[in-house]
Amino acid sequence: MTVTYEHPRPALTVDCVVFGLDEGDLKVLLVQRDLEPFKGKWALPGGFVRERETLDEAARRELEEETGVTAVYLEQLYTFGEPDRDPRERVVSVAYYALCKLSEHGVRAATDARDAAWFSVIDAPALAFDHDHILEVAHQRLKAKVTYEPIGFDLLPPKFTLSQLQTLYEAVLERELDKRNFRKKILGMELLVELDEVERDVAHRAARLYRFDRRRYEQLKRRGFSFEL
Amino acid sequence: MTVTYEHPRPALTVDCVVFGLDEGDLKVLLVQRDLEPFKGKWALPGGFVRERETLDEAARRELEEETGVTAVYLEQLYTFGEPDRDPRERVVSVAYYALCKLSEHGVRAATDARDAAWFSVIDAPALAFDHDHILEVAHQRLKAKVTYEPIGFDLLPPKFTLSQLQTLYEAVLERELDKRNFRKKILGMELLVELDEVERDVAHRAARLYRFDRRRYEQLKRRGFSFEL
DNA sequence: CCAAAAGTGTTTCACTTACACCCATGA
DNA sequence: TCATGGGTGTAAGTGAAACACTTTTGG
Repeated sequence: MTVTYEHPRPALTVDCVVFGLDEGDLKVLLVQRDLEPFKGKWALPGGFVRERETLDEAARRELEEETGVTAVYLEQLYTFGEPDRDPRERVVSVAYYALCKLSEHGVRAATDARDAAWFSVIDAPALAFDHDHILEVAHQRLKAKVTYEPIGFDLLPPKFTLSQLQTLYEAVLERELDKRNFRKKILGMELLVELDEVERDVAHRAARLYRFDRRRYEQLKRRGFSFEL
Repeated sequence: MTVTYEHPRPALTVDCVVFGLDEGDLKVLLVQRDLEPFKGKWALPGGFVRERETLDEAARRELEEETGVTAVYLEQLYTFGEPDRDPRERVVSVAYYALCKLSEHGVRAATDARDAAWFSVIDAPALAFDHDHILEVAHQRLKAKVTYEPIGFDLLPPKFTLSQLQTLYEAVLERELDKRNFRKKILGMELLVELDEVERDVAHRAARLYRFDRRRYEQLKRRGFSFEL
Protein backbone atom coordinates (compact mmCIF):
# COMPACT_ATOMS: atom_id res chain seq x y z
CA MET A 1 0.00 0.00 0.00
CA THR A 2 1.23 3.44 -0.87
CA VAL A 3 0.15 6.59 0.90
CA THR A 4 0.56 10.04 -0.55
CA TYR A 5 0.78 13.21 1.46
CA GLU A 6 0.25 16.85 0.83
CA HIS A 7 1.80 19.29 3.21
CA PRO A 8 4.14 22.25 3.08
CA ARG A 9 7.82 21.42 3.01
CA PRO A 10 10.01 24.07 4.51
CA ALA A 11 13.66 24.03 3.59
CA LEU A 12 15.80 22.45 6.31
CA THR A 13 19.23 23.63 7.31
CA VAL A 14 21.73 23.10 10.09
CA ASP A 15 23.72 25.93 11.64
CA CYS A 16 26.70 25.54 13.94
CA VAL A 17 27.84 27.71 16.80
CA VAL A 18 31.50 26.78 17.15
CA PHE A 19 33.23 27.92 20.31
CA GLY A 20 36.96 28.13 20.77
CA LEU A 21 39.18 29.48 23.48
CA ASP A 22 41.94 31.95 22.81
CA GLU A 23 43.97 32.92 25.85
CA GLY A 24 41.10 33.29 28.21
CA ASP A 25 38.85 34.72 25.55
CA LEU A 26 35.82 32.76 24.43
CA LYS A 27 35.47 32.98 20.67
CA VAL A 28 32.97 31.95 18.05
CA LEU A 29 33.67 30.93 14.48
CA LEU A 30 31.78 32.94 11.84
CA VAL A 31 31.69 32.98 8.06
CA GLN A 32 31.07 35.94 5.85
CA ARG A 33 28.17 35.54 3.45
CA ASP A 34 28.96 35.93 -0.23
CA LEU A 35 25.38 35.72 -1.41
CA GLU A 36 22.19 37.63 -0.80
CA PRO A 37 20.43 37.98 1.49
CA PHE A 38 22.72 39.51 4.09
CA LYS A 39 25.60 39.48 1.61
CA GLY A 40 28.78 40.57 3.33
CA LYS A 41 27.36 39.99 6.79
CA TRP A 42 28.82 37.50 9.21
CA ALA A 43 26.81 34.40 9.95
CA LEU A 44 27.02 31.01 11.58
CA PRO A 45 28.42 28.29 9.34
CA GLY A 46 25.70 25.98 8.10
CA GLY A 47 23.72 24.82 5.12
CA PHE A 48 21.07 22.50 3.77
CA VAL A 49 20.58 18.99 5.02
CA ARG A 50 21.03 16.37 2.33
CA GLU A 51 18.65 13.61 1.43
CA ARG A 52 20.40 10.69 3.09
CA GLU A 53 22.34 12.13 5.97
CA THR A 54 21.42 12.52 9.62
CA LEU A 55 21.23 15.97 11.15
CA ASP A 56 24.45 15.37 13.07
CA GLU A 57 26.22 14.36 9.88
CA ALA A 58 24.92 17.43 8.11
CA ALA A 59 26.23 19.67 10.89
CA ARG A 60 29.66 18.06 10.78
CA ARG A 61 29.83 18.19 7.03
CA GLU A 62 28.80 21.82 6.73
CA LEU A 63 31.21 22.78 9.44
CA GLU A 64 34.06 21.08 7.66
CA GLU A 65 33.13 22.40 4.23
CA GLU A 66 32.72 25.98 5.32
CA THR A 67 35.49 26.34 7.86
CA GLY A 68 37.79 23.34 7.75
CA VAL A 69 37.04 22.50 11.37
CA THR A 70 36.70 18.78 12.14
CA ALA A 71 36.60 16.37 15.04
CA VAL A 72 34.95 18.49 17.67
CA TYR A 73 32.43 18.08 20.41
CA LEU A 74 29.10 18.59 18.69
CA GLU A 75 25.64 18.64 20.19
CA GLN A 76 22.22 19.61 18.96
CA LEU A 77 21.10 22.88 20.51
CA TYR A 78 17.61 23.83 19.42
CA THR A 79 15.50 24.08 16.30
CA PHE A 80 14.52 27.52 15.11
CA GLY A 81 11.45 27.69 12.94
CA GLU A 82 9.92 31.16 12.98
CA PRO A 83 8.15 31.48 9.63
CA ASP A 84 10.00 34.65 8.69
CA ARG A 85 13.46 34.01 10.02
CA ASP A 86 14.65 33.84 6.41
CA PRO A 87 13.31 36.63 4.21
CA ARG A 88 13.20 34.49 1.06
CA GLU A 89 11.11 31.57 2.12
CA ARG A 90 10.49 29.40 5.09
CA VAL A 91 13.67 27.79 6.34
CA VAL A 92 13.74 25.74 9.51
CA SER A 93 17.17 25.44 11.05
CA VAL A 94 18.41 22.81 13.44
CA ALA A 95 21.15 24.55 15.38
CA TYR A 96 24.16 22.79 16.85
CA TYR A 97 26.90 23.98 19.08
CA ALA A 98 30.43 22.73 18.92
CA LEU A 99 33.60 23.05 20.92
CA CYS A 100 37.02 22.87 19.42
CA LYS A 101 40.63 23.33 20.35
CA LEU A 102 41.45 26.66 18.82
CA SER A 103 45.13 25.80 18.97
CA GLU A 104 44.53 23.10 16.38
CA HIS A 105 42.01 24.87 14.20
CA GLY A 106 42.86 28.52 14.41
CA VAL A 107 44.97 28.64 11.29
CA ARG A 108 42.93 26.45 8.99
CA ALA A 109 39.74 28.29 9.65
CA ALA A 110 41.37 31.51 8.60
CA THR A 111 43.11 30.26 5.45
CA ASP A 112 41.57 27.07 4.19
CA ALA A 113 38.02 28.30 4.12
CA ARG A 114 36.46 31.13 2.21
CA ASP A 115 35.89 33.76 4.80
CA ALA A 116 35.90 32.28 8.24
CA ALA A 117 37.19 34.05 11.31
CA TRP A 118 37.08 33.89 15.07
CA PHE A 119 35.31 36.61 17.05
CA SER A 120 35.03 37.22 20.74
CA VAL A 121 31.62 36.09 21.89
CA ILE A 122 31.14 39.32 23.75
CA ASP A 123 31.36 41.95 21.00
CA ALA A 124 30.69 39.72 18.04
CA PRO A 125 29.31 41.70 15.07
CA ALA A 126 25.60 41.79 14.28
CA LEU A 127 24.84 38.57 12.44
CA ALA A 128 22.67 37.58 9.52
CA PHE A 129 19.18 36.09 9.97
CA ASP A 130 18.38 35.26 13.60
CA HIS A 131 21.92 34.11 14.22
CA ASP A 132 22.47 36.60 17.03
CA HIS A 133 19.70 34.90 18.87
CA ILE A 134 21.06 31.43 18.14
CA LEU A 135 24.47 32.48 19.38
CA GLU A 136 22.92 33.80 22.55
CA VAL A 137 21.05 30.56 23.19
CA ALA A 138 24.19 28.55 22.52
CA HIS A 139 26.21 30.62 24.94
CA GLN A 140 23.61 30.13 27.65
CA ARG A 141 23.62 26.42 27.03
CA LEU A 142 27.38 26.23 27.14
CA LYS A 143 27.45 28.09 30.43
CA ALA A 144 24.97 25.70 31.93
CA LYS A 145 26.42 22.53 30.51
CA VAL A 146 29.99 23.25 31.43
CA THR A 147 29.06 23.11 35.12
CA TYR A 148 27.63 19.60 35.05
CA GLU A 149 29.50 17.87 32.25
CA PRO A 150 33.24 17.94 31.72
CA ILE A 151 33.02 19.33 28.22
CA GLY A 152 35.33 22.24 28.89
CA PHE A 153 38.29 20.02 28.12
CA ASP A 154 37.28 20.02 24.47
CA LEU A 155 38.24 23.67 24.38
CA LEU A 156 41.76 23.05 25.64
CA PRO A 157 44.76 21.32 24.13
CA PRO A 158 45.25 17.73 25.31
CA LYS A 159 47.84 18.85 27.84
CA PHE A 160 47.00 21.88 29.92
CA THR A 161 47.79 23.59 33.19
CA LEU A 162 45.34 24.08 36.01
CA SER A 163 45.51 27.80 35.44
CA GLN A 164 44.46 27.34 31.83
CA LEU A 165 41.58 25.24 32.98
CA GLN A 166 40.54 27.81 35.53
CA THR A 167 40.82 30.60 32.98
CA LEU A 168 38.60 28.61 30.65
CA TYR A 169 35.90 28.31 33.25
CA GLU A 170 36.17 31.95 34.14
CA ALA A 171 35.79 32.90 30.48
CA VAL A 172 32.79 30.68 29.87
CA LEU A 173 31.02 31.43 33.12
CA GLU A 174 31.94 35.09 33.09
CA ARG A 175 32.91 35.16 36.74
CA GLU A 176 36.05 34.72 38.78
CA LEU A 177 36.85 31.58 40.69
CA ASP A 178 38.99 31.09 43.78
CA LYS A 179 42.28 29.47 42.84
CA ARG A 180 42.71 27.21 45.84
CA ASN A 181 39.12 26.05 45.92
CA PHE A 182 39.10 25.44 42.19
CA ARG A 183 42.20 23.26 42.33
CA LYS A 184 40.96 21.39 45.36
CA LYS A 185 37.68 20.58 43.69
CA ILE A 186 39.03 19.63 40.29
CA LEU A 187 41.83 17.49 41.64
CA GLY A 188 39.48 15.91 44.16
CA MET A 189 37.42 14.47 41.31
CA GLU A 190 40.41 12.42 40.22
CA LEU A 191 39.65 12.99 36.58
CA LEU A 192 42.97 14.59 35.76
CA VAL A 193 46.21 12.77 35.19
CA GLU A 194 49.27 14.61 36.41
CA LEU A 195 51.91 14.44 33.69
CA ASP A 196 55.67 14.42 34.15
CA GLU A 197 55.86 17.55 32.12
CA VAL A 198 55.62 21.26 32.63
CA GLU A 199 54.71 24.09 30.30
CA ARG A 200 57.52 25.68 28.32
CA ASP A 201 58.74 29.10 27.33
CA VAL A 202 57.17 31.05 30.13
CA ALA A 203 58.97 33.83 31.94
CA HIS A 204 58.19 32.48 35.38
CA ARG A 205 57.88 29.21 37.20
CA ALA A 206 56.56 26.61 34.76
CA ALA A 207 53.25 25.01 35.67
CA ARG A 208 52.63 21.28 35.71
CA LEU A 209 50.68 19.82 32.80
CA TYR A 210 47.64 17.59 33.16
CA ARG A 211 45.41 15.69 30.83
CA PHE A 212 41.73 14.79 31.18
CA ASP A 213 41.11 11.10 31.74
CA ARG A 214 37.97 10.59 29.72
CA ARG A 215 37.94 6.85 30.19
CA ARG A 216 37.95 7.28 33.92
CA TYR A 217 35.15 9.80 33.71
CA GLU A 218 32.93 7.42 31.74
CA GLN A 219 33.66 4.75 34.31
CA LEU A 220 32.82 6.96 37.29
CA LYS A 221 29.70 8.24 35.57
CA ARG A 222 28.40 4.73 35.15
CA ARG A 223 28.86 4.26 38.89
CA GLY A 224 26.68 7.29 39.58
CA PHE A 225 29.37 9.95 39.86
CA SER A 226 28.31 13.30 38.57
CA PHE A 227 30.64 16.09 37.53
CA GLU A 228 29.73 19.30 39.30
CA LEU A 229 31.61 22.53 39.28
CA MET B 1 16.95 40.23 -6.85
CA THR B 2 15.49 36.76 -6.65
CA VAL B 3 17.49 33.72 -5.69
CA THR B 4 16.37 30.20 -6.40
CA TYR B 5 17.46 27.15 -4.46
CA GLU B 6 17.63 23.48 -5.14
CA HIS B 7 17.84 21.19 -2.18
CA PRO B 8 15.94 18.26 -0.73
CA ARG B 9 12.92 19.14 1.37
CA PRO B 10 12.12 16.59 4.00
CA ALA B 11 8.65 16.65 5.46
CA LEU B 12 8.53 18.39 8.82
CA THR B 13 6.39 17.31 11.74
CA VAL B 14 6.04 18.01 15.43
CA ASP B 15 5.42 15.29 18.01
CA CYS B 16 4.39 15.83 21.61
CA VAL B 17 5.23 13.81 24.68
CA VAL B 18 2.50 14.80 27.12
CA PHE B 19 3.02 13.84 30.73
CA GLY B 20 0.32 13.70 33.34
CA LEU B 21 0.19 12.51 36.90
CA ASP B 22 -2.39 10.04 38.16
CA GLU B 23 -2.18 9.24 41.84
CA GLY B 24 1.56 8.96 42.00
CA ASP B 25 1.77 7.36 38.61
CA LEU B 26 3.50 9.23 35.79
CA LYS B 27 1.52 8.84 32.60
CA VAL B 28 1.93 9.71 28.96
CA LEU B 29 -0.77 10.57 26.47
CA LEU B 30 -0.82 8.42 23.31
CA VAL B 31 -2.99 8.19 20.24
CA GLN B 32 -3.78 5.13 18.24
CA ARG B 33 -2.90 5.37 14.57
CA ASP B 34 -5.73 4.80 12.14
CA LEU B 35 -3.57 4.88 9.01
CA GLU B 36 -0.63 2.97 7.67
CA PRO B 37 2.16 2.72 8.47
CA PHE B 38 1.90 1.34 11.99
CA LYS B 39 -1.89 1.30 11.73
CA GLY B 40 -3.37 0.34 15.08
CA LYS B 41 -0.17 1.07 16.95
CA TRP B 42 0.05 3.70 19.64
CA ALA B 43 2.06 6.80 18.88
CA LEU B 44 2.82 10.27 20.15
CA PRO B 45 0.31 12.89 19.08
CA GLY B 46 1.71 15.10 16.35
CA GLY B 47 1.50 16.10 12.72
CA PHE B 48 2.77 18.31 9.96
CA VAL B 49 3.88 21.86 10.49
CA ARG B 50 1.85 24.37 8.50
CA GLU B 51 3.18 27.04 6.22
CA ARG B 52 2.73 30.06 8.44
CA GLU B 53 2.93 28.78 12.00
CA THR B 54 5.85 28.56 14.39
CA LEU B 55 6.96 25.18 15.66
CA ASP B 56 5.53 25.92 19.10
CA GLU B 57 2.19 26.81 17.55
CA ALA B 58 2.21 23.63 15.51
CA ALA B 59 2.87 21.56 18.61
CA ARG B 60 0.03 23.19 20.51
CA ARG B 61 -2.35 22.89 17.60
CA GLU B 62 -1.65 19.23 16.92
CA LEU B 63 -1.95 18.43 20.58
CA GLU B 64 -5.33 20.07 20.79
CA GLU B 65 -6.60 18.58 17.53
CA GLU B 66 -5.56 15.06 18.34
CA THR B 67 -6.24 14.85 22.03
CA GLY B 68 -8.21 17.89 23.19
CA VAL B 69 -5.47 18.88 25.61
CA THR B 70 -4.80 22.62 25.85
CA ALA B 71 -3.05 25.18 28.01
CA VAL B 72 -0.13 23.17 29.22
CA TYR B 73 3.54 23.67 29.88
CA LEU B 74 5.20 23.03 26.53
CA GLU B 75 8.87 23.00 25.66
CA GLN B 76 10.89 21.93 22.67
CA LEU B 77 12.76 18.72 23.38
CA TYR B 78 14.92 17.65 20.48
CA THR B 79 14.75 17.23 16.72
CA PHE B 80 14.88 13.73 15.34
CA GLY B 81 16.05 13.41 11.78
CA GLU B 82 17.35 9.93 11.05
CA PRO B 83 16.77 9.41 7.33
CA ASP B 84 14.79 6.22 7.84
CA ARG B 85 12.80 6.97 10.93
CA ASP B 86 9.68 7.01 8.76
CA PRO B 87 9.47 4.08 6.32
CA ARG B 88 7.66 6.09 3.63
CA GLU B 89 9.92 9.03 3.08
CA ARG B 90 12.15 11.32 4.99
CA VAL B 91 10.33 13.03 7.84
CA VAL B 92 12.13 15.23 10.32
CA SER B 93 10.30 15.65 13.59
CA VAL B 94 10.69 18.41 16.11
CA ALA B 95 9.69 16.81 19.39
CA TYR B 96 8.11 18.69 22.29
CA TYR B 97 7.28 17.62 25.78
CA ALA B 98 4.33 18.93 27.70
CA LEU B 99 3.00 18.74 31.22
CA CYS B 100 -0.65 18.89 32.08
CA LYS B 101 -2.97 18.51 35.00
CA LEU B 102 -4.49 15.12 34.42
CA SER B 103 -7.36 16.04 36.71
CA GLU B 104 -8.47 18.63 34.17
CA HIS B 105 -7.73 16.72 30.98
CA GLY B 106 -8.24 13.09 31.81
CA VAL B 107 -11.79 12.85 30.59
CA ARG B 108 -11.57 14.93 27.45
CA ALA B 109 -8.59 13.08 26.11
CA ALA B 110 -10.48 9.83 26.37
CA THR B 111 -13.77 10.95 24.88
CA ASP B 112 -13.34 14.07 22.80
CA ALA B 113 -10.55 12.79 20.67
CA ARG B 114 -10.37 9.84 18.34
CA ASP B 115 -8.30 7.33 20.20
CA ALA B 116 -6.28 8.97 22.86
CA ALA B 117 -5.44 7.36 26.18
CA TRP B 118 -3.09 7.70 29.11
CA PHE B 119 -0.46 5.04 29.76
CA SER B 120 1.99 4.60 32.59
CA VAL B 121 5.40 5.73 31.39
CA ILE B 122 6.93 2.58 32.75
CA ASP B 123 5.16 -0.17 30.80
CA ALA B 124 3.88 1.92 27.92
CA PRO B 125 3.24 -0.22 24.83
CA ALA B 126 5.74 -0.40 21.97
CA LEU B 127 5.20 2.72 19.90
CA ALA B 128 5.17 3.54 16.20
CA PHE B 129 8.22 5.00 14.40
CA ASP B 130 11.02 5.99 16.80
CA HIS B 131 8.53 7.22 19.36
CA ASP B 132 9.82 4.86 22.05
CA HIS B 133 13.10 6.62 21.78
CA ILE B 134 11.52 10.07 21.85
CA LEU B 135 9.55 9.13 24.95
CA GLU B 136 12.73 7.93 26.61
CA VAL B 137 14.54 11.17 25.85
CA ALA B 138 11.59 13.19 27.11
CA HIS B 139 11.46 11.26 30.35
CA GLN B 140 15.16 11.84 30.93
CA ARG B 141 14.72 15.53 30.27
CA LEU B 142 11.77 15.78 32.60
CA LYS B 143 13.71 14.07 35.38
CA ALA B 144 16.55 16.50 34.97
CA LYS B 145 14.48 19.62 34.55
CA VAL B 146 12.19 18.99 37.46
CA THR B 147 15.13 19.29 39.85
CA TYR B 148 16.17 22.77 38.77
CA GLU B 149 12.96 24.40 37.59
CA PRO B 150 9.64 24.35 39.41
CA ILE B 151 7.74 22.78 36.53
CA GLY B 152 6.36 19.94 38.60
CA PHE B 153 3.49 22.16 39.66
CA ASP B 154 2.12 21.97 36.14
CA LEU B 155 1.35 18.34 36.81
CA LEU B 156 -0.72 19.04 39.91
CA PRO B 157 -4.05 20.74 40.43
CA PRO B 158 -3.81 24.39 41.52
CA LYS B 159 -4.33 23.41 45.16
CA PHE B 160 -2.35 20.48 46.44
CA THR B 161 -0.98 18.94 49.60
CA LEU B 162 2.69 18.56 50.40
CA SER B 163 2.28 14.82 50.20
CA GLN B 164 0.93 15.09 46.68
CA LEU B 165 3.89 17.22 45.76
CA GLN B 166 6.32 14.76 47.27
CA THR B 167 4.61 11.84 45.54
CA LEU B 168 4.93 13.69 42.25
CA TYR B 169 8.66 14.09 42.69
CA GLU B 170 9.03 10.50 43.73
CA ALA B 171 7.14 9.37 40.62
CA VAL B 172 9.14 11.52 38.22
CA LEU B 173 12.52 10.90 39.79
CA GLU B 174 11.82 7.24 40.48
CA ARG B 175 13.25 7.35 43.97
CA GLU B 176 11.98 7.92 47.47
CA LEU B 177 12.43 11.17 49.33
CA ASP B 178 12.59 11.84 53.04
CA LYS B 179 9.38 13.46 54.20
CA ARG B 180 10.82 15.86 56.75
CA ASN B 181 13.72 16.96 54.57
CA PHE B 182 11.44 17.41 51.60
CA ARG B 183 9.01 19.63 53.49
CA LYS B 184 11.81 21.62 55.08
CA LYS B 185 13.37 22.31 51.72
CA ILE B 186 10.23 23.12 49.79
CA LEU B 187 8.76 25.35 52.48
CA GLY B 188 12.13 27.02 52.98
CA MET B 189 12.01 28.31 49.42
CA GLU B 190 8.91 30.33 50.26
CA LEU B 191 7.35 29.58 46.92
CA LEU B 192 4.24 27.98 48.34
CA VAL B 193 1.28 29.82 49.77
CA GLU B 194 -0.37 28.07 52.67
CA LEU B 195 -4.12 28.14 52.10
CA ASP B 196 -6.85 28.20 54.74
CA GLU B 197 -8.15 24.98 53.37
CA VAL B 198 -7.59 21.31 53.79
CA GLU B 199 -8.22 18.37 51.52
CA ARG B 200 -11.62 16.73 51.72
CA ASP B 201 -13.15 13.27 51.81
CA VAL B 202 -10.16 11.43 53.14
CA ALA B 203 -10.42 8.75 55.75
CA HIS B 204 -7.74 10.23 57.95
CA ARG B 205 -6.44 13.57 59.11
CA ALA B 206 -6.92 16.07 56.28
CA ALA B 207 -3.78 17.70 54.94
CA ARG B 208 -3.35 21.42 54.44
CA LEU B 209 -3.58 22.72 50.88
CA TYR B 210 -0.99 24.92 49.23
CA ARG B 211 -0.64 26.68 45.94
CA PHE B 212 2.48 27.55 43.96
CA ASP B 213 3.23 31.26 43.87
CA ARG B 214 4.51 31.64 40.33
CA ARG B 215 4.75 35.40 40.53
CA ARG B 216 7.00 35.13 43.54
CA TYR B 217 9.16 32.57 41.77
CA GLU B 218 9.70 34.84 38.77
CA GLN B 219 10.60 37.63 41.15
CA LEU B 220 13.10 35.58 43.12
CA LYS B 221 14.59 34.16 39.94
CA ARG B 222 15.32 37.64 38.67
CA ARG B 223 17.19 38.28 41.90
CA GLY B 224 19.41 35.28 41.29
CA PHE B 225 17.48 32.67 43.24
CA SER B 226 17.61 29.24 41.72
CA PHE B 227 15.20 26.43 42.41
CA GLU B 228 17.05 23.30 43.41
CA LEU B 229 15.59 20.09 44.70
C1' DC C 1 -10.38 2.59 69.39
C1' DC C 2 -8.14 1.59 65.33
C1' DA C 3 -6.13 2.62 60.84
C1' DA C 4 -4.02 5.92 58.06
C1' DA C 5 -1.62 9.67 56.90
C1' DA C 6 -0.22 14.53 58.74
C1' DG C 7 2.94 16.97 60.89
C1' DT C 8 7.20 18.15 63.35
C1' DG C 9 13.41 18.96 65.27
C1' DT C 10 17.82 17.69 66.15
C1' DT C 11 22.29 15.89 65.31
C1' DT C 12 25.92 14.61 62.31
C1' DC C 13 28.77 15.07 58.58
C1' DA C 14 30.36 16.78 54.25
C1' DC C 15 31.14 20.40 51.47
C1' DT C 16 31.65 25.25 50.35
C1' DT C 17 33.77 29.50 51.17
C1' DA C 18 37.00 32.89 52.46
C1' DC C 19 41.50 33.99 52.82
C1' DA C 20 47.56 35.11 52.29
C1' DC C 21 52.00 33.75 51.82
C1' DC C 22 56.22 31.48 50.05
C1' DC C 23 58.33 29.32 45.88
C1' DA C 24 60.46 28.64 41.41
C1' DT C 25 61.87 30.52 37.22
C1' DG C 26 63.51 33.49 33.49
C1' DA C 27 64.68 38.00 32.24
C1' DT D 1 67.07 40.79 42.23
C1' DC D 2 62.83 41.49 40.55
C1' DA D 3 58.55 40.43 38.32
C1' DT D 4 55.38 36.89 37.38
C1' DG D 5 52.52 33.42 38.08
C1' DG D 6 52.71 28.49 40.63
C1' DG D 7 51.54 26.23 44.36
C1' DT D 8 49.67 25.25 49.03
C1' DG D 9 46.16 24.66 54.14
C1' DT D 10 42.91 25.87 57.63
C1' DA D 11 38.91 27.54 59.97
C1' DA D 12 34.13 28.86 59.92
C1' DG D 13 29.78 28.39 58.18
C1' DT D 14 26.17 26.34 55.53
C1' DG D 15 23.45 22.84 53.82
C1' DA D 16 22.32 17.77 53.27
C1' DA D 17 21.06 13.50 55.30
C1' DA D 18 19.53 10.41 58.67
C1' DC D 19 16.17 9.41 61.80
C1' DA D 20 10.86 8.30 65.09
C1' DC D 21 7.19 9.70 67.44
C1' DT D 22 2.81 12.29 68.37
C1' DT D 23 -1.46 14.21 66.38
C1' DT D 24 -5.66 14.34 63.91
C1' DT D 25 -9.50 12.44 61.68
C1' DG D 26 -12.96 9.23 59.83
C1' DG D 27 -14.75 4.76 59.95
